[in-house]
Amino acid sequence: MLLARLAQVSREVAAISARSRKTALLAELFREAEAADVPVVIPYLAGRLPQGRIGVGWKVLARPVEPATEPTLTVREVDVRLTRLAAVSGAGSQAERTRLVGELMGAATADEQRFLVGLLTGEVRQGALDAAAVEGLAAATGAPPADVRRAVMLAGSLQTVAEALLADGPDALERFRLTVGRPVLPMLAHSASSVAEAVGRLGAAAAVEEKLDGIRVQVHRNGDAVRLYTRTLDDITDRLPEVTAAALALPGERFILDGEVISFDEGGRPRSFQETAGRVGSRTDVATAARAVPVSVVFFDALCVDGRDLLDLPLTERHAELARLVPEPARVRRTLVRGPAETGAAEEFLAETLKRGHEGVVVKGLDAVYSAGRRGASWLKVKPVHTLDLVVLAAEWGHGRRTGKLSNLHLGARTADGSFAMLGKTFKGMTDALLTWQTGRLRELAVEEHGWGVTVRPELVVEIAYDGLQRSTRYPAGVTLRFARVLRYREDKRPEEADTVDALLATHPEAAP
DNA sequence: TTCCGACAGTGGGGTCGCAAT
DNA sequence: ATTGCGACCCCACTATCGGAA
Repeated sequence: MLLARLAQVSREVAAISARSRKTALLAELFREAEAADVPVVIPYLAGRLPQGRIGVGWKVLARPVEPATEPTLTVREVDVRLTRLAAVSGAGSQAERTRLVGELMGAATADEQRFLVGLLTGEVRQGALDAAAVEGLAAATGAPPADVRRAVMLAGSLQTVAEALLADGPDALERFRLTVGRPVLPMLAHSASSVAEAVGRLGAAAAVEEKLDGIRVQVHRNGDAVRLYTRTLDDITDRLPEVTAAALALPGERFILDGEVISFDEGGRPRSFQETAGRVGSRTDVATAARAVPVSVVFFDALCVDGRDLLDLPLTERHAELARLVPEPARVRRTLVRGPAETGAAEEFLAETLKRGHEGVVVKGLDAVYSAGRRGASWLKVKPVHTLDLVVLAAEWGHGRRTGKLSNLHLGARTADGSFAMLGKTFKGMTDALLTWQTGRLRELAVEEHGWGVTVRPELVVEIAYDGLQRSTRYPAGVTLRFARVLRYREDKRPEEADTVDALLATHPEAAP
């Protein structure tokens, strides 16, 4: 199959909005593909490379290459070239990668170049990724979509399921069962603005669990063999010997547990997310990193115990299995509420959790099964939200559906001398109407136009929600906002009334530089 | 030889609009 | 009405390469 055909379908998929039509177009393409093309065509149309990221980013792709006039590249040839690219390493590798990318782009037509750039940067922007590819695959093979989705979650890989399905038909799906040693996409949580809202939305008995601000980890143990996986199923076993040891110390031989890796200081208080994440990210000298920032694992769910698949059991039963296996300190603290009438107890638990230095709570329906790979409606996280009145210093032009709109705002707080110190940026929380309004307003205030956007007179006050402060080497105050988003503009406020850096630092003494 | 800047890839994420249910 | 998905982009951190000191 020619790459040109994929590029064409991707363009068509992007141009229509009906999801059913997107699925139909993908299904048609999957049916056309020869067996040998499938391991490439499926991931490409889901917007990812079979090789994963291969060390090619915007910088290398920014060099313009004269496109070919006729499409000649086949998807398999592209795959071979990218495999070769992924293998390049060591001295001179950057130049070699650039050369190989240039060669590939030179063999591609303009349309194919656009598709390849999207694929290599992970930004295909066709409004259809994994979920659409799963639906398309189901439609192409006649397998029930729900079964295909489940197999993908259990295999942790769309590609594997696609190959089996196209080779052996719908019966192949039965092969994908929960297996110790093979990672499963983890269940994720939605947000709620308060404990009362969360408990109310569940409307039934719920567990309220502490939410630790660390790195999600899935722990597999089969006898003496332990493997650790991240949220995206990367194998991080070698980086976390403490977690492996903890798993081996448990009184079970074959299990899969879900938990959080986090570092506690000598006093038992959680270290900042930055410290934990830095430790988990350290690969080259694990022993030194482990001495400086030792980590613990705290479990909150059991997917498999004694080789028994627990995914379809209610949380109550999974937790009973977890409690049987994992002693108290290595299990998240939790409390139970029987329903909305007991919201008070949940609020009290949240307050205690925050006092211990944790991030918030997750409220979970006790009857809910483990929805692997989904953002289940039965897990609701609740974190305290802070707000600030900040001043817009500049704004950047948006992309995609925000093309032509000033989107990403540069946010400043007042300093002692009356100037403004930038604290970070945000593009979140804006409706289309707000984008339109702020584009007009900011152009009125513009003092300088740049390729990337405009700088403005610091006059417009905006109310910003954020989750906390992080240390920063990038911004002048030495801190930046975590997860900043727009709540509303405060045209009733003058910039002199905006919040100050000093007040902000006083509110978060633990993050102050 | 050592240092440092640039780039890539990882982790953490909230909110909106739209299609489908 | 509600749910699921994709798009919109942020932050810090580590690893690596390649050129400067």
